[in-house]
Amino acid sequence: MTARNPQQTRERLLQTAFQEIHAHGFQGMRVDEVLRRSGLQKGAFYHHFGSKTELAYAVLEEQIKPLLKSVWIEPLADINDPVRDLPKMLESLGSRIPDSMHKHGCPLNNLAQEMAAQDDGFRQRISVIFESWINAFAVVFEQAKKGGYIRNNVDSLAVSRFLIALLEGCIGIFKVEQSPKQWAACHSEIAVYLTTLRPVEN
Amino acid sequence: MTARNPQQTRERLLQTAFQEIHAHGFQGMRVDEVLRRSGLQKGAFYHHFGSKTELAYAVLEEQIKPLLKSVWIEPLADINDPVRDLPKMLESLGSRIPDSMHKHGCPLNNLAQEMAAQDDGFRQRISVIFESWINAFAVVFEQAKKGGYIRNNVDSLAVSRFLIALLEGCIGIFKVEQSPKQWAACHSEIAVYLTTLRPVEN
DNA sequence: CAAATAACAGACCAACTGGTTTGTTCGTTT
DNA sequence: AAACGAACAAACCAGTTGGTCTGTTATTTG
Repeated sequence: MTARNPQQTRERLLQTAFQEIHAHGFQGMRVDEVLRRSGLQKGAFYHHFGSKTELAYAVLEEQIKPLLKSVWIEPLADINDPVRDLPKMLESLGSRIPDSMHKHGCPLNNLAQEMAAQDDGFRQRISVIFESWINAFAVVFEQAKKGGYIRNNVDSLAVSRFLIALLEGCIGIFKVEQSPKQWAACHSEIAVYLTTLRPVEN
Repeated sequence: MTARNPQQTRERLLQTAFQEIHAHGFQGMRVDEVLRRSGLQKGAFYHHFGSKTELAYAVLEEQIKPLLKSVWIEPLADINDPVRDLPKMLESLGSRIPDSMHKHGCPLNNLAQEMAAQDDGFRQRISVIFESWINAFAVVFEQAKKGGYIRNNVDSLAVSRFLIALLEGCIGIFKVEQSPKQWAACHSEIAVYLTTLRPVEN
């Protein structure tokens, strides 16, 4: 343990903090517990981060943001016809979600609901991340318009925002009902909603 | 202040605690702050409630549950054709929602997201309340089937659960974006979704 | 290679927090 | 009217928590 590796130490703190925040919320997360699990001391923590709050900001930027990107945004690149492909993506996504997500829900939305009204630093950072998510969806719908898969008068941004609200809402309910099988019922309703985007037949 | 009124004292504690929990979450709510705002002392608090947690349980049962009933469940009684009337109800609801709700979101869902995974006492109580909400919606849809307003093969419970998830999801996003005008865009998408319940034309 | 600095370890602390204890007063019962 | 329990007031407490301070060691720089 005598060998130093500041990048690894920092990353270790971030990862552990991410798990603790996900499990207990920001207010419920304890710095001492992160330290205990990381096998580090206060000195290491406050060398790398100015405060508990700044650690959480870093978790948001360096853990949650990249996770969202790899899990939700990058898979969108494969989608041509969202009405057909989005439900498929949701299904394959649901099958390989780790237990911690089923139990504690979406790390981003958890933090959003807990801290948005408490601390504007959280709110702004979270808002930006949500915006990028919404935009990623909107791009898919704009492409789908060109492909003739959906109506040209669809408000891509509004539909994207609505879809994300809907996803977060479903994930939130699961946390209370604790039955992961509900996911199937939920994304089949999402599929139904998506069909309303189709061009009118003639 | 010499006149005693235990019922009023208890109610006072409950109301203040409700506001504080709504504003800061359960973990962020401070017993001392509730006492300060209530103009009461520790003795009064721990005479009426066994612990901070039991106070929150009481808030759930005696404040949040009745509020949900009057705001969301009772208005459902006036609905015959949900595809037409639910969006109207949402609109009129949106216009008379107090600022605290716009800022802090749904008290029930906040508590659900924060505490469901932390404390099974919370989770169970919240689950029961959600169930009653879902059932109230389902009754509306079952009635609508008889009236021929929606398809007979609609899964009332699944649609109800989905609708509530969707509402909570929308409210959650507002908290981050802090623009109450988004509500209009949101419930117009809800209206769109509801049209999929209509019987097929022939 | 020496000096400066980054990267920690670990003891320490003040403020806070939920909860307890003791005592007092009001209201009701007998 | 005496007794008794409910309804508080208020001081007190022990454990927790985020954060600081001092010291030590590894690493880089001149």
